[in-house]
Amino acid sequence: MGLDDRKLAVLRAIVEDYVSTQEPVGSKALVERHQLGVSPATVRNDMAVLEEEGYIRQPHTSAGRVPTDRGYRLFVDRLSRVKPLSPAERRAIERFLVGAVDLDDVVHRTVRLLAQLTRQVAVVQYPSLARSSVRHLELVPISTTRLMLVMIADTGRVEQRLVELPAPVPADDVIDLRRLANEKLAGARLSDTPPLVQALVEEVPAELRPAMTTLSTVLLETLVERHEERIALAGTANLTRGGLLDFQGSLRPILEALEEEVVLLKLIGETEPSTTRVLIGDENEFDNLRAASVVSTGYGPGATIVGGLGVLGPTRMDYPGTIATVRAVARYVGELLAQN
Amino acid sequence: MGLDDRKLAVLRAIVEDYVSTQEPVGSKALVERHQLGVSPATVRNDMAVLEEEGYIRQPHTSAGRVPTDRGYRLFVDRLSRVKPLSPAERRAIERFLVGAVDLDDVVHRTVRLLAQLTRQVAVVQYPSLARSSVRHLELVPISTTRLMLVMIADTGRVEQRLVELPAPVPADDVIDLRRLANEKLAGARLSDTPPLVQALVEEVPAELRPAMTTLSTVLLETLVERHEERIALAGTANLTRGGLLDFQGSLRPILEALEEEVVLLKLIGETEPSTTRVLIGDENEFDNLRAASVVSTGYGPGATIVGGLGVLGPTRMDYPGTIATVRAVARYVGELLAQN
DNA sequence: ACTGGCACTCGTTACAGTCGAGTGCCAGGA
DNA sequence: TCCTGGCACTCGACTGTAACGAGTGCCAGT
Repeated sequence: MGLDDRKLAVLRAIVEDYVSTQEPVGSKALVERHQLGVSPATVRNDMAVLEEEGYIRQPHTSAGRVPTDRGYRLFVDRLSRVKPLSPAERRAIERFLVGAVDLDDVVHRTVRLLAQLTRQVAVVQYPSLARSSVRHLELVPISTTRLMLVMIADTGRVEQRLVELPAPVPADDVIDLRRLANEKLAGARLSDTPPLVQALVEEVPAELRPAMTTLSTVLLETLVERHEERIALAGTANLTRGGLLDFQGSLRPILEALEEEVVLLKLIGETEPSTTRVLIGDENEFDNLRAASVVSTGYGPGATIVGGLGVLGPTRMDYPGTIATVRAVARYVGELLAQN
Repeated sequence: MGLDDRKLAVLRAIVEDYVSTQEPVGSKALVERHQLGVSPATVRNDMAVLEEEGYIRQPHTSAGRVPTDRGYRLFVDRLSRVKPLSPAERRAIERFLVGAVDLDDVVHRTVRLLAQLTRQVAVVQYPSLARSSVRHLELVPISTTRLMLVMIADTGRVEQRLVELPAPVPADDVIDLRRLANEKLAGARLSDTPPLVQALVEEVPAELRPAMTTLSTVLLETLVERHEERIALAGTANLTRGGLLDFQGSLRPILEALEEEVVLLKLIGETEPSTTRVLIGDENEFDNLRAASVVSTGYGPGATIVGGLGVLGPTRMDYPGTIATVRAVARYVGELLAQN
């Protein structure tokens, strides 16, 4: 049960070596590459204990040891310090993010940057509507019975939706509708809008009532219930690094999982404020991803969180480096958003 | 040089068998599975000729034959009829596409449908801005020196961009700007706008000149020069079907290519009106995709083409079926767009 | 012009043997 | 008590050999 300092050092050495070489590490190689100050035989005894405790395992007898998910967990929690970023990485981040002209651009640049720096699959959630406020609502007449509803959020997101009106509405009334909607809703958090929208319908003059009812339905549907969340993905080609050793030979389940927005949102979206979350292997709730690890964190202007971002890679991953990069990118993106 | 009917029949049989079994096909198996009315020895002679002409090849001596890219080309051009869709497929298409509420929704549903039906990677280009017309321009004041420019196109696309004004502009002037811009630009094809935008700047009253100049720059940049094209992708997990036999063992180059919008646009965007284009293996201009084939076509409401869609898969692909599906989906999407 | 027959090629599979990295255990020493 | 050197053992990786068989090319015969 008690793991003394040396055993922990052995575990750390195993993780580091395995991550960099991708091959099971044996006792002899270990004492050669690290100054442990003891003989291979001693290390072997320590290894036996570590294995008994479930931190490492042997792929087969007469092979070296490989960390288990539990071993990585211990490593991440207690044996590693977050690596400082290299100046080159800092520069890359800054260079990549200046010159972004709109939210789409910011998100795309971010996700590519993250994929490139970590050499893994990167995922960035667009600022969540639920955590945004309404900046402006616009109603654009398309025909007498059709409106385009455009909502602009303070986070820069713009959502639009076609509205079929139950009856023709004159242009002047559209202007009234817009004014009323903006008066009530501008500045409100999206998550607080449902009651406001309800109230809106009731306060509106009788002749506008039917149109406003339809409008409110669409508003609620689009902004609150429906997909509402968007995700950007990059770096899937990085899954093929490390041959087919990672992910036990088949990318299939991983690729399938990456196509499901719901899955990705669960992975990177449910993050507590300003924590970096690390999910290792089977800690993950999705079977398809039991061979993968996810490092994610929230981002947003200032201290508020408006969305999540992170990377997905093999459990055999450089956790300290990845964590550092994910955090740094999230911080920069937050600053960028704060400027708008 | 001269390939008589039987040699063509042999080629067709080879392609069909190889596509369905994924294994090199020999002369004996061929006469068993198809009514060719001749002996294996005869088939062998025909095969020797086909090989000499470059339509098939042997992976190694004493293996069966496999079609070459050239063989597939001949097959597609002269030996196959487009398969009619099964009723189930028709139903799937209809079911999938009803209920789409906006353009994003249509595109996402389409790309997933296509991936599912063909069991390959599907690519759908959003309606190209260059082929759209301006329906409406909206200017939303964010602050006194910032506007959100929103453009709604007749194809349903909505583009937005933040505009930093050189000097504060009062709200009334914003309304004027909007009116002027809409008067000049509404209804114009996006590709025709540059001269109109130029003219616009010159006609505007002096006090609005600086603001309109900035605005026009952003307009041109956003709508004409910049990325302007969007793409949706689905079904990457299908690349892993057929083990690692397709794509000669590495998905890497394919995944890399799929991350490049430019590449995808070249593949599916440059299609002539109402033609289905088939690119086989090395006919493709990208080295990364020399092991893949692409079937693509244009779509749009009525006879006009506003964008492209298609699928990408191994050269060993069911061309007749895939072509039929791609065409059918494109037609349905066109009808859907025509309704808006 | 087609066919049956035959020798040949060569990848696949199975099996045996060797090699060596790595282990577990134990007895001896600090 | 803890560490170490030594040693026997395991077992996957690799190598070489042999048998197998699918498939071919060619040729002589119809």
